[in-house]
Amino acid sequence: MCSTLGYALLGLLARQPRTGYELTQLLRAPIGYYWTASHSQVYPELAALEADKLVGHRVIVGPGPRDTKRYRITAAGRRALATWAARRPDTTVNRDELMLKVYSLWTVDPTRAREMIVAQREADAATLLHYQRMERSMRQEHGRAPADPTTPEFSSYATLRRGLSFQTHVIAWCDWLLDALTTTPRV
Amino acid sequence: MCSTLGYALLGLLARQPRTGYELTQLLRAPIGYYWTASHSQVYPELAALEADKLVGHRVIVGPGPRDTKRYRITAAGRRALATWAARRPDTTVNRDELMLKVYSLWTVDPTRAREMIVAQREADAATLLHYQRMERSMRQEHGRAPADPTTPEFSSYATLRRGLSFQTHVIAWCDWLLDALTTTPRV
DNA sequence: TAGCACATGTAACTCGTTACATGATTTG
DNA sequence: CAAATCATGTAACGAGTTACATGTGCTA
Repeated sequence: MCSTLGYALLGLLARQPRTGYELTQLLRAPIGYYWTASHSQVYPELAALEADKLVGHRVIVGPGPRDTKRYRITAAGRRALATWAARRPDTTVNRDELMLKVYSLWTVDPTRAREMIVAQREADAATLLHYQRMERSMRQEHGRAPADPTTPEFSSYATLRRGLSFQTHVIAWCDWLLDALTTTPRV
Repeated sequence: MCSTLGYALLGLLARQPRTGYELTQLLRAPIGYYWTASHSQVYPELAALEADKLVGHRVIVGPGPRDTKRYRITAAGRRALATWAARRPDTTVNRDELMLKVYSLWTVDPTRAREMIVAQREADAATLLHYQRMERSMRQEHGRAPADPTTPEFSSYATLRRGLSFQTHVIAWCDWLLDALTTTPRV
């Protein structure tokens, strides 16, 4: 019915009405952890969603320099979102540039390869720390982990759990690789 | 110096000379697990690599219906590849449609949501099984796991380990989510 | 007074996919 | 003899990024 970006925007608008500017920011974080878009893509997509009657907008003559459009999801938009969310994505195309580099890492001097992987591990550790802080603040707000799967909080928590698991395993893999690069059998 | 696809092709050609057709097939598997391209992208990219003197080709007048071009990496190509492989990718853009769907899974009836995640889990389990078979056959060929990081076999093994770890954790996350969707507090 | 946050839009370009186009050899 | 495999290329289109364009109000 609409593009993936369209569903990303509907997913945000299902939680609360937003302006194009706000949506653009949310597409950096937290949505940006698994889907990104720049504002030059957001504004045309909102127009397309509106043409399909999946969202509507009201002009807010706020204090800003220009009029702001506050978008709101329609009943049809909500139905389209739920239908899309309930259908498993067809085999995702994995694009992992790091793996592509590792596939050719044998052409690199092991010492330099180690440096690269160490830097990668550090970046992943920083991301993990960030996710852990997010989890702590989420638990503090709620007292415990969100458990009702019909609330937006539960969905957010589920994606966060995935991020935590992902970063943890990537770091473990980096450690294995670093070990293999260090205890190399070259004499 | 060239596009990511260019480095993917150089990575394959660094292991052995190939025709455009063969490269296209390898971009489905095993490279396709983390980078894909169709033949309509491969042939122009090979021409671009040749214009940059990173690869060269010889025409093989084989038994086929038309002449085959066998591409071979040049010394400059090998240097470009090693330089690229040793540099950590700048923060990868993660596009994970499943996570985008989970972010809006709260709008879906938990029973249907469960069905979706069960199907996803099954697909991931099948992929894991496939990776496990690949690992077994790799160990059989070598007697043990490849340990010399200056061999293509080691690089291949490292990416395989990543795939195994990734699938294992994704399945565990699916199980956690399925449990949360089942023991829902709605009375 | 310089720069940033707010706020929206268009244009040019790259990357990637699907469809169009051709045609011989092998296999069921 | 029909279909798959081998083998290479172009065209049209969609998705996504960077750069271009405009302009106010607040803060350091």
